Amino acid sequence: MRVSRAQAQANREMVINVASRLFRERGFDGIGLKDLMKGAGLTQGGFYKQFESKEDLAALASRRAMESATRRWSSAIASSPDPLQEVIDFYLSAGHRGETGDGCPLVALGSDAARQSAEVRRPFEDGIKAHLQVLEELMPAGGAGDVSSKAMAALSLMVGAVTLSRILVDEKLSDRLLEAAAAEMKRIAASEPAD
Amino acid sequence: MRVSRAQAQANREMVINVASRLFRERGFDGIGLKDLMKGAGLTQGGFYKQFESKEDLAALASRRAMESATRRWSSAIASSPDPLQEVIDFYLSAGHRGETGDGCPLVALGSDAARQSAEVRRPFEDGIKAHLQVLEELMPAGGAGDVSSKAMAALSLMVGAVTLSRILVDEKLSDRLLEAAAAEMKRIAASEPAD
DNA sequence: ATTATCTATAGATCTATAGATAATGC
DNA sequence: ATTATCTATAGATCTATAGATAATGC
Repeated sequence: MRVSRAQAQANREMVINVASRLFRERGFDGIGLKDLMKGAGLTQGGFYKQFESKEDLAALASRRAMESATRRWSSAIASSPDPLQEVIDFYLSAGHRGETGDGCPLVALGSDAARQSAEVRRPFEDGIKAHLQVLEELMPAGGAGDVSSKAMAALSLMVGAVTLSRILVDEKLSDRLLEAAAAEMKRIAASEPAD
Repeated sequence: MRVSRAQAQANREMVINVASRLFRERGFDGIGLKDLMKGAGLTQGGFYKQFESKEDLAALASRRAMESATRRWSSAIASSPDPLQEVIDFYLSAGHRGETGDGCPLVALGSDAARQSAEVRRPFEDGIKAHLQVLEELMPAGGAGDVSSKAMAALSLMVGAVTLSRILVDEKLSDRLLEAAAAEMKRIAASEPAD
């Protein structure tokens, strides 16, 4: 029954990874410890030897999800000649809209996160700050408004757009909303009216 | 024990109103039927004579919450010489950020709603469409982009901004984010860079 | 000997149903 | 007689804990 320390550590990491996906898919209250542990091939009883509480896991899984999302942004930017367009293309896409378990945690858990304790909200906050830093680098200095404000507006726009696009049953409207947000993103970055 | 038909109808409405608040405060999975009924001064047992299921109540309460939010927008607009500013002032405010139970359902339940069945998502969709119509009237025709796209971007921006502002533990950053979104709203409406 | 994970369980809560109660409405 | 609401309960699930088991690590 007992496994090596290395395996135990790997199991712990596995549980956090599984949780970061399942919490995004079903919400913090939508999945129980039994299913979270089962997702990692373990049973419920071992949970409290690895984690203090479900809330503790929620905080760890949220941090991991946000860090993964930030890495995704960074790598999208590093690999493209038009970094802003790259971010817009993957974030405001039908693919991301459908990808609830692996997509942006701010979209998958935004309203859930707002109801959590500071312990769980902090990882989201750190992730938001990291996202804003990435966005600031994509915003041209000078022009209208400071880059910090532009980044905050841009992140709000993108998170809001994908959230709304996931709620909509009307797929055409959902598509149009993502397109409208993409167009607006370019306007924010360009600091001038489109067309 | 039995009450008049009029009273029974009033009780039903009361449960829906209570639910529209409590779901927003705690999420669909964060409150049980017992507490929902208790909030209306009733007991759990009567629930299924009034509603088909918890999901049925979720749909009804979501519709009521969205309709109430739409009315709030309409009345803010009707009563002001600068309607857009009025919407920005109440929506992107610290007051609205703190008002989870009575504030915008798209913010309070956005990520929860995205995980619900079409039955529950539809009321949100109808509310989104109503909000977009109101916003379209506030967007000047001509200029950059069509009013429909501008309204979609504006709603996404506002919903995203208040959602993020509620997650943030850092209140100063939360305030600045709301301000940045307000500034961006004016740019969208004006169709030209600020400053 | 230590300990990672297991089975088992406590005690609370969840949605939903059954049947009793008592007031309405015919 | 009908019916809105009540108490009570079924059966499932939730978080958390207790103690057994068996493999690791000294």
